[in-house]
Amino acid sequence: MKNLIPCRFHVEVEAVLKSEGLRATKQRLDIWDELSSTDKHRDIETILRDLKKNKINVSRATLYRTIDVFVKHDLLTKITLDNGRFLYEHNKKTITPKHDHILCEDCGEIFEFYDNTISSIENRIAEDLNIKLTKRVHQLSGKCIDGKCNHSRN
Amino acid sequence: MKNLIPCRFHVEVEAVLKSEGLRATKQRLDIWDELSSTDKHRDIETILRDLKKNKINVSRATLYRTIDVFVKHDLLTKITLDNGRFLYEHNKKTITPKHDHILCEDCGEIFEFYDNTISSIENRIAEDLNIKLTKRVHQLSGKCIDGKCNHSRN
DNA sequence: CTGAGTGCAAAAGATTTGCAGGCAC
DNA sequence: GTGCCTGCAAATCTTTTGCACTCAG
Repeated sequence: MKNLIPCRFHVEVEAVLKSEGLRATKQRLDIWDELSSTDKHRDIETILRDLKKNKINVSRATLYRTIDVFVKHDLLTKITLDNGRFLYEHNKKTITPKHDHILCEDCGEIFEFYDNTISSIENRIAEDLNIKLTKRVHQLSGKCIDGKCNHSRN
Repeated sequence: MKNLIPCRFHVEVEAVLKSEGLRATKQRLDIWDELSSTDKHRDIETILRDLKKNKINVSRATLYRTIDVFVKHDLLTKITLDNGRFLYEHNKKTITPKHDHILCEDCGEIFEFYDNTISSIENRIAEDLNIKLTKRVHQLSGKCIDGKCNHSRN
């Protein structure tokens, strides 16, 4: 019976998909449920593992294709790490709409930051070149000072 | 006879390699010549193509390994694009020592920028988290306003 | 001479794609 | 019913690695 009641994530994403002329398949809804169930930043492999853990079976190909769809329609943000790998995070309203990331290399924790001044400097730089910004990447990473990492509270 | 006279790039990189206890092999010197011959930002494939064009034969494996060495010893900067691919640029003194990039999606031109204010904001953010920055990525890209791109002067 | 470095080919990863079948609408 | 979407397996693309050979020091 439970399965007949669309959860609120389903309703949300269904609306977006439909408005884009895309089909609200079981796989897309399931994947969205998984993606939006946490604010963690995950790679494809981890998302697939988490899906399996919750007994949701989608093929790797479908996951790649679905994630592309979500990114394209702005339901998901793709984060490029400096090793060339990608992480994804959902764009639900609980999340700061626009932010950058700073990674602690000691504990792996990813923090989010946003700074208005940086944005306006970026805009000025782009404007000087007659460019209208469409994409931006801004990520920091580093190690804890004194080697003492108190980020994850274990 | 020409080959017996080391060019100035050779001398430069030889010194660095030796000081790091690494061997100054023909391949490394040749690759460095190619890398330092232009201020363009190139990917591995392009560098390999350019090497072949100049009749320098090194294996793809050696190119990857050599580039790693140069990056590790700060002769080369590795730039991560938001599609996860990498570009490389040499760190000769003709180049602004530390800078970020903004890409014009219309003409493919990559411009460099540096802003002190951004740096200090980054440092403040890191400090607040007890983090000492070791890596940073900051890249912008966009399209020309009005669709009129005058960057490359063709 | 000796082992760091190279070339080759095979392996490893990550992502994409062709195609036959399934299901959303 | 129609064709968009999925699953599978194969293909692709980039990068790494094992090993025998080479050459810089």
